[in-house]
Order: sequence, then C-alpha cells, then structure tokens
Amino acid sequence: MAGFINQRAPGTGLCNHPKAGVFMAERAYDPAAVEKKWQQHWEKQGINDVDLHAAKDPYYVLMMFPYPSAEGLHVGNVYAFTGADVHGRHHRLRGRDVFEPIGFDAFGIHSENFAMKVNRHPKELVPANVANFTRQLKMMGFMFDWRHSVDTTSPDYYKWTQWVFLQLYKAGFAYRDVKEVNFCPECGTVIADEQVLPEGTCERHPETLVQRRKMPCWFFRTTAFADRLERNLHWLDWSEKTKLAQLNWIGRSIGAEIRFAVAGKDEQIPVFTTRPDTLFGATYMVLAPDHPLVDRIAAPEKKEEITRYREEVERRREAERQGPAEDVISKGAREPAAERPPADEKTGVEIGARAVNPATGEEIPIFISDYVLMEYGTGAIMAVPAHDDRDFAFAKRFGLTIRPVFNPDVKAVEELQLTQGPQKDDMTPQRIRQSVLEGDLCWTGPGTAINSANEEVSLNDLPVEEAKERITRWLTGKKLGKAETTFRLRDWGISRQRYWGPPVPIVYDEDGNPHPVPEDQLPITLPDLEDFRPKGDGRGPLASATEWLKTTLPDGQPATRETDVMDNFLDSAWYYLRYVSANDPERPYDPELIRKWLPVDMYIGGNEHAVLHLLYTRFICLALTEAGVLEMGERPEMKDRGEPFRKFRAHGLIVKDGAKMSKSKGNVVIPDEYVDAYGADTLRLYLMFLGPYLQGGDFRDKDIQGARRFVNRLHAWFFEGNQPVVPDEELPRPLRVKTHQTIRKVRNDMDNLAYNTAIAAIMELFNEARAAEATSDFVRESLILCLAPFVPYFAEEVWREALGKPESIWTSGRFPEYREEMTVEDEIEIAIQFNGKVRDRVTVPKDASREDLEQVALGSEKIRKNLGDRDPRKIIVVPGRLVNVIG
RNA sequence: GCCGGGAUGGCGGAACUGGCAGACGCACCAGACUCAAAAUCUGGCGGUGGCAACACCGUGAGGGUUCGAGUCCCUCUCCCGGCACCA
Repeated sequence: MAGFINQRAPGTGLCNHPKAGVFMAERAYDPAAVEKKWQQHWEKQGINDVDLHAAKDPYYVLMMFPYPSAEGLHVGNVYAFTGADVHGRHHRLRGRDVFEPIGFDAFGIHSENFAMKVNRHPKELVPANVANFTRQLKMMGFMFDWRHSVDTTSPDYYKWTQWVFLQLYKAGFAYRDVKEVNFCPECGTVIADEQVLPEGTCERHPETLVQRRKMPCWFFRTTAFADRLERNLHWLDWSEKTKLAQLNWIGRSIGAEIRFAVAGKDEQIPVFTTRPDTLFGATYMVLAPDHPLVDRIAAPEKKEEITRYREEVERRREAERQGPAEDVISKGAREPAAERPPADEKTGVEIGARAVNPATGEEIPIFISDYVLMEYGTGAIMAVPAHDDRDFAFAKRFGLTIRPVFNPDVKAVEELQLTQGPQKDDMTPQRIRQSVLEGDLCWTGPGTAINSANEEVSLNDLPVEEAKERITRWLTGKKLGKAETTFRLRDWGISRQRYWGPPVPIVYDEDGNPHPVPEDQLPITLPDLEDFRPKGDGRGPLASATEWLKTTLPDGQPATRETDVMDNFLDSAWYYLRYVSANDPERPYDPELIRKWLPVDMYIGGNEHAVLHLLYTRFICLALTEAGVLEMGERPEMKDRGEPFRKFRAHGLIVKDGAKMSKSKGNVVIPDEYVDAYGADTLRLYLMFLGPYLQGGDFRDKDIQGARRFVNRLHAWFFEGNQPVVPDEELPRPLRVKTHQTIRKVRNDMDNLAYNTAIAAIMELFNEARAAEATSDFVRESLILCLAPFVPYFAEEVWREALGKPESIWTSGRFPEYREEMTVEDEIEIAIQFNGKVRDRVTVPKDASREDLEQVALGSEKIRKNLGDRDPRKIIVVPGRLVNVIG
C-alpha cells in the first residue's frame, strides 16, 4: 500500500544526481509550493467568495455534503467533489457567478455509532473531524465559499431543521401515529423503509434483520405528494437511472377502486385493481390476514381457524426473517435472504362470508391470505384466477372457479413463442389459447374480452384498454367504484429513538396530547447526556434527561418533551436552502436570495441516494412550497415550482485495481498520500481522466504518473519553452484548426460531464502545440483555460507567472471562443473503400465535390487493381468521409 | 420474474445522427542522452501469415438488415444496479 510513496514522483526535479539537482529544482514543477502559495493567496483575496446579493448571473453548483467521518475524506468524496468543482469552475470561466458551497452532515446514527465504538461523545468527535475535513477540502482546491458553510449539529442549523418540522406540522404534513415500523435492534431505533435493504436487513448493519414493531412515531406525509413526486420525474433533467430508481420506488399504478358488497351484511369491501376489465372473471376475494373487516364479517365458527392462520403467517414471517440470518452467520458472508416459499404454494383460509361481484351479481367466497398485503392498496383484492398468476396459483390450490374473460391475442401468443425460444413441448399458440379458454392456463397478456356482459354493460370483443375504460365508466355511474391510482410509496417515518439528532419540537400535555413548540422557543437544544446509548427499550436516550424533559406549555401548564430525535435525512433534506443564508440568525433563508439562486442549477452526487436523500429532499421542498414558506425563482423549464434541482447528475463509482474499495480489503485510497506524492492538481486531473465521470472508473497507482508527467511537460513548456510566440494568424493552419477544434470539443464535453475525453483532447492539442515551430498567445491561453478547472492551482501559476497576467485566472480568465470556420482543415484525408474495405487513403480539398471524389477514387491504383477491367457497379460517396467503390 | 446499464488491445478507456475501430493515457519494446541507472526525449505497439508490398481475422456468442454495423433489429451468455406475492 505504501509502496508508491517511497517512489519518487517522476520529474520532481530532485533527481539523485548531485550536480543536476540544484539547477533543476529551481525550475521544475513543485506542486506543494505552488498549491500552498495560491491557496493562501486566494483565501486572502477571497477569490472563491461570491456576493450573493450583487451577483449578476447566478449559477448554483451543489454537491452532496459529506458526513465527516473520523477516517477523513475518502477518495470517493474527492472524486465526486472534483467532478462538481470542475463543472463550477468551468462555468465561472464562462462568465457565470458560481456559488459552490459545502457543509457537514454530522448528525445521525453514523456519527453516533462510531462514537459508541470508540467510547467517546459525538460532540467531542465532530469538531475534530470537521477540522480535518476542512483541511482536506481546502487542500484539494475546491472553489468553496467557506463563509456559507453549515454544520447540521450546530444549534444555529438545527434550530431551523426544527422549524422545518413545525412548518410541515402546521400544514398537516407531519403527524404522529402508531404503526408497524422497521426497528433495527442493532441501532436500537426505528428506521425508514428506504433504509431497509432488499434482504430485509438494516442499511447500517447488513447482517442484522430488521424487526417489525408497532410503535408511536412521527411521520411525514410523503404520500400526499406521491403524484407530483412521480409526475415531475418525467420532465426533470436528471440522470435517467436516478429517475428510474425513484419511479420504481414511488410505484404508481393506475386502475380502479371497486367496492364489493358483503352478502347479507351492511358492509363493503373496497379493492384496488389495475385490471378492472377482468371484473367479470372475479370468482373470489382475498383480504390481508390483518384486514380490519375480517373480524366483522367472518363466520363465528371460522374465528378459530382464522386466528390460527394469522399466527401461522406471523410465525412464517418471523422464520423468513431469521432463517437467512443464521445462514449469514454460518457462512460468514452476506448472502441474500432465502426466498419466500415458492409463489405458487399459496396458503389461506376461507372466512365464511360471501361477497357479491358487482358485475355478475354472483356470490363469491372470501379468503384471507398472506399474498395480500395490508399496506398496499386497500388491503383487499378481487381475484381473477384466469388472468393473474397469483390468483391462479391460489385458485388451483383451493379448487376455485377459474373463469376466462379474455381471449388471448394470437399475435401476442406467437410473440410469446418467439421470445421464449423453442418450446419444450408442443405448446403451439393454438394450444395455449385453448388452455386459457379452458381455465388450465393463466393469461395476463393482451386479448379481447369474452364472457363479460350483464344487462347494462358489455365488454365483449373489446381490447384490454377499452374494456378498462368502459367498465370503469359503468362502475362510476353505478357508484360502485371509480378510476384510482395507488402508489407503493409510503409515509416517511422520521422518529429515531436515538440521541445524536435534532429533538422533535413537540411537547405533550398531561393527557398526552402533542403540542408544537412555539417557533420563538427554538432551538430545543440537545441536553448534555453522559450516557447517550440507546437502552433498547424503544425509548430514546433523551427519556433519561429528566430535567430536560420537564417543560411547560405556553399557558403555563406542565408538559413533557418528545424524546425522539429526527431522522438524519431531514438534516440533509434542506441544507441547500440554508447555504444561501448560512449565518442568518433571524430566519432559515433569505426569501430574496432564494428567489435569486434557487432552484439549484446543477446537483452532482452518488446514485446510492436516488431514493433516500433525493426523494426526501424533493418532498421537503414541495411541502415547504405548498405550506407557503418557500418560493423559489421562476425557471421556464421547471414545470412545478416546488422542485429543488434543475439538473441532477449521478457520477459513477470509483474502484481500485478493478475491485471495490473497502476497509476490510485494505485498498482504500486516501487522498492525502497522493496529494503528498503528486499534488492535488495531479490527483484531480487523474481522477477526472481515469474514466467517464458519469460511469466511474478504476484507480491505478501506475496511471496517476501519466497525469503527473503531463503536468510536468506543460510546466516545462510554459516556463522553459523556447518557441517563438507569434501572432496567431502566422501559425500554420493545422495547429490553428486543432486549437479551435479543441475549444469546441472541450466546451461540449464539459457540458456533458465527459471529462476524460475533454482531457484527452487537451492532451492532443498540447502534443501538437509542443511539436510546432512557433506558438501564439491564443494557443497558450486556450490550453490553460481549457485545462484550468482540472488543475486550478497549476493554471493560476501558469496564468500569473508564465503568461504574466496581473489578475487571477479565476477572476480575469474567460473560456476561449472558437470560430466554426477555423475548425475545418483545408485539406482532409478520406478513405477509399473497395466493397466496403478500406484499400487506400487520399488527401482532398475539404470541399471536393462528389464527382471529384469519385474520380479520385477511381484513379486510385489500389482500386484499379481490385477492379481489374470491370466497371464499378456502384459508387457511394460520403463527402468528408469516404468513397466506397462496389465492383 | 420485471425494469435499467454494461461487455472493445496486455490494462484504463475513445469512436458525431451507421462511414477509416483502438483517440488519449498506462504498461511494454527499440533508439538517443549517460561511465551507468533513473528521469527526459524520439520511434514502435490488436492478432495471424509474410523479408516486404500486402493479405486475412478482429468490438461477449450466434443470426439478420445494409454498399458499409462497435453503433440498428432478433436470440443467447455473463457482469453491475433498481424493484419484486404491489393486486
């Protein structure tokens, strides 16, 4: 690991030869000195500080603020921040007033668990970690305006986090409820749905199974915004993969709610279905085992069986949770939890009541089964075994009626054949259709309705979509149902039975009724607790702060404080709003600055936050806007005024020598070591060069030397180059063309965050410029301005010391303009193909006509040889590219 | 199971709306400088055959469309990510 440190970075000038050393050390590139010099200089001059009020052309660049761990900045953070900083710096060179803030997300279980591990108090650890992070961030040369930094653990910050809670509470978007929630025994607290891994384990403790517990908790009504959260994704300019993850998570499904009457009782069972068109095929119903209606309608003699089934379900759930856990321990490795029992092994109990199918008037049996979940839809379904796999499996198991109401579309059946390759047996499309019609096969694909008519409505012969429409209209008219959309998304549980977070600003009167804390009493500071560890009894550590707990209502009545603290994700769900007014004691944010600077122009971060942080942040922004306490500026492309980020880009992940970095593998790249050996500029340049930024890449110790060599060569060329500097017009045309082409390419690549190819283009230009007889100021300035965002210190050194500019590149530099007519050579090389294979290459004037090109091609000796004495059958000319002679 | 993304030299990775595959960099090889090495500079560098000119093969596998396919269409394999008894 430390091997490379002992190697001398190439070309530092400090070679072993005693004679050479003195001379070279003076002139060679010394990143440590250069970077220190400009860092201090910039800080003194306030180069990175933006006057938010005076700025004329605001451009807000945001990156995901870090959790300041004890280990310090990870190369993953550096990678993420560098990409964002390059973007910000480039836009600064394009003349924008760029605001690029940073802060620290120091509250939360992460910090708290670490504190417990090392047996220290989090409040002691945070300042040291923040100081270390600050040092590292400054070292890396990011363009942060440190005057706008925030720390979520500071009462000056969390006062306003509590304020956010109160705004949501007042607007009806926050509520307290007793629900089944996820409880991580290792964390000793409730966690959000989004923090539970697909394996059913805790995000923080991937080997600990999350329990379901019924507890009183605070929730945010994310579901109230499900529709907008989903709808806006379709136009937001975000990375597709991020939007897709959110779409999956929100899970909109469009269908209908249909109410089934219970025979002989004054009760109704509403169901949600995406296939109302199959209503005539609903031959039974299923309720979730814990559906509240079950106890009201079940036949008395079934009660015992129902209770037994419920217990069985509970046991099985428990077993499912624990089974895989033991596997994990015995295997000593994390494996996905064992699958549920095969989906076709359905279980359930008939509850001895019957429902009426509103379309057929038929009485149908009602079951409870664990394949229906209380949390989704209405907790009840109409079962159409002929056209739903799960219902089909259940019906087969219990011998229930299977009534086909759709005739499978033959074309679809044929495609099914195709896509599934050669069938094992003789399941021809005809056979499949026949089986479906006989109720021996389940068909969920397209088709036309059959057996679907009553006296008032007929769906027969209609395709699926039209049938849905017609039946929904009929149901609506009869007041038996209506079109309905449901979402998978559930409300956000924000209560944490922990210490290290902002206390929920709620107090309870003696009857246990919650009251919001008046805003002028904020912040409710965290009491100093020696023992901040969770007790595991479900109550937070704050419950033991006896003095702190006691308070009064505004009218003087005694009251008790809420002991839960708020989820860490709330701290980070509004920080970008606070940045603009980081030190304002009077208000969370200055409305004028918010209108001017928000929504954020570019947000760059990791896709692992696609559903957690990014979804919560959007929710909070929509909710605050809805509550009337937030109004961002008008941006024409933002079709919803409550969306916080105009653009979001998910950067890729960085691996080490092809393997994921992890502490256990000991292959974690620590930026400091590389900065020491190569300089921050070189590390930045290398990180941006090692692969496409949006896809990530592979960090290799050897390769970083290439980046360093490039900077060395640049340094030597700028400071010791002895080419004559002539007016640009006097340079040979190819070099001038290359310069303009490069400027165009860099501009484009920067817009697409395609940093690796931008750097490659700059390297190409430099290779040509260096080989030329002479150079020009335009070439030199273009080179350094294109490269500057990657190597900010080095660029300043060149700008000031080599080019002799009086002012900083970061205030006086302007990204160069290219001229379109200068991006094309007078003469270009085109390929001559014979029958599609390149046989020759010729140089022709750039505007050669098709006829000229044909003649040139036919004149080629290679082509003549291939053609022999035949005439070409055809000639294809692609101007500017190639000529293809077909013989 | 469903939905995304990906597979290109020894390696990281380029390639606009189908148009010269392998830019740029790493590694490697040769040469220059040096007593020597390192650093630096110059040149080479997909595979096979050939002294060479050149020829053939080559973008995960197989098929197709096209004058022409890394790029478009179909099937399959493997890898990464999201969702998953969601009605």
